[in-house]
Amino acid sequence: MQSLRMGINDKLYIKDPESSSLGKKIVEESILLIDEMGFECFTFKKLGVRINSNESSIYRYFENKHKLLLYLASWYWGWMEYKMVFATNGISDPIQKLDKAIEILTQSVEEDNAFSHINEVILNRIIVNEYSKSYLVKEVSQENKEGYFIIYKRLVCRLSEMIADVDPSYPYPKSLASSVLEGSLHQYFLQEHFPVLTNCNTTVTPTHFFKDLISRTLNLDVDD
Amino acid sequence: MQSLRMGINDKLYIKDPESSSLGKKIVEESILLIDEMGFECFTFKKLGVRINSNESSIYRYFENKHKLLLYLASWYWGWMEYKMVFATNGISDPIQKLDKAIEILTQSVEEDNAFSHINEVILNRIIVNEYSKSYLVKEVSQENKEGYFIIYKRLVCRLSEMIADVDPSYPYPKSLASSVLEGSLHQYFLQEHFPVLTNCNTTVTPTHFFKDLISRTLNLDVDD
DNA sequence: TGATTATTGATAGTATTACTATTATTTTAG
DNA sequence: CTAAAATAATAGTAATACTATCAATAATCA
Repeated sequence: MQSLRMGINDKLYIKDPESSSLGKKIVEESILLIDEMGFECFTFKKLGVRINSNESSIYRYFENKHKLLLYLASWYWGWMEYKMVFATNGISDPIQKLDKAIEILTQSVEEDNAFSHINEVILNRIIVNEYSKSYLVKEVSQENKEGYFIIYKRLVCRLSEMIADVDPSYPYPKSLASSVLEGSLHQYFLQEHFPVLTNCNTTVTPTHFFKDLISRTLNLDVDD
Repeated sequence: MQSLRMGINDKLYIKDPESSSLGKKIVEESILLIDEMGFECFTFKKLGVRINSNESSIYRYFENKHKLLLYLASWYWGWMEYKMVFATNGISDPIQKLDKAIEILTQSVEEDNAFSHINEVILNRIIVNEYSKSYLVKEVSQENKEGYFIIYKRLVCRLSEMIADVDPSYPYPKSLASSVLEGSLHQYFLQEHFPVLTNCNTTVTPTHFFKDLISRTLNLDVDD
């Protein structure tokens, strides 16, 4: 259940970071360092100092920090997809299935001990704060063609299908699905930095908001 | 109806760009150049070459390109706020008022000849592609305290109030308002770069999606 | 074990970025 | 017409984002 199982595009790295302990350390500590200083300030040189390794060694794993971010994002969304598929697998009722999917995708992240070198809680924070930067670039269409975003796209499409299964007549399943995923990150960001722009807080979570939104939008009368 | 009327925070610039022709040129051409090369590649040096002026002269107007982006964003949201307030001013029915507001805020942007040196269509593209980068930074809380985001926050709050006016019992007016504004930018982005993740296209617009979403969420039975 | 190969580290170097400082020149306003 | 303000030109610095080369280790397998 490593990068291959996740299906991370192998053009995102030069040498698979899962293939060595240095590689894993790069991934592990880059997550901490990006979280600490923000993606703009983060450099391979600083990461090298942090892990007592050399800048040039890190460049042998990743072309640049942008590719590293894409790699981390793919890992994150692959992990989310896995969790969602796992949790919804046995559910036959489309409404309950969708409800569970929304829950998994919007709830706050807890640590998963299956991946020792990746701190999922901190990685989630990075995704909230930095994910948009991975696609809001001039080269996005080319990078999309290269397949750098397949995992995320597949996840949105899965959610979109679940929405369509609940209400085949609803005309915007894809837009609703992409809004939930993107909007969930945004609500967490607002909760942290612009509390005046959200109703979410420690008791009312983004999950409540989005479950309610889906329920109203698809005219379900399920209370959670 | 210039920067002062917009209420752009004067800490965003060193010298008001509206106060001179060089300043206006900086704003005018920075919009074009950021659109052409993306915010990452954009530099004051390149802008200087473009406008046949000097890098150091540009630094006398803006501390750095981040502040310039915040300035452009404030201008944009101030302009949107003005359009929204103007368009909804005479409407007494809360449902129609909200409907009109959503329309203004989510529809595709057309040129406004009132501001000769600002191309609103291109500025809108910049907002779609770059706005997130203005707040997804480590310093966001400090910058928020400095008031760099007031215009945007005021706009979200206005929308939130309109939502609450329509349905005072709806528990998430702020989250819904912020979702519409942020989500609208996102849907336009997807339409352009990830069409598989949205139902929006040239005939079905984000406005349709969001009007429908609001209508379902607040249980209105108004057809547009 | 010892030799080969792969990996990592150390050092150096380049072009660009993101500025700051200084001085010269031009424009504008009184 | 002069003084002051604005702009331009030039230079310089530290950091970034790399690339290249070579030395030192570590892993491997004959």
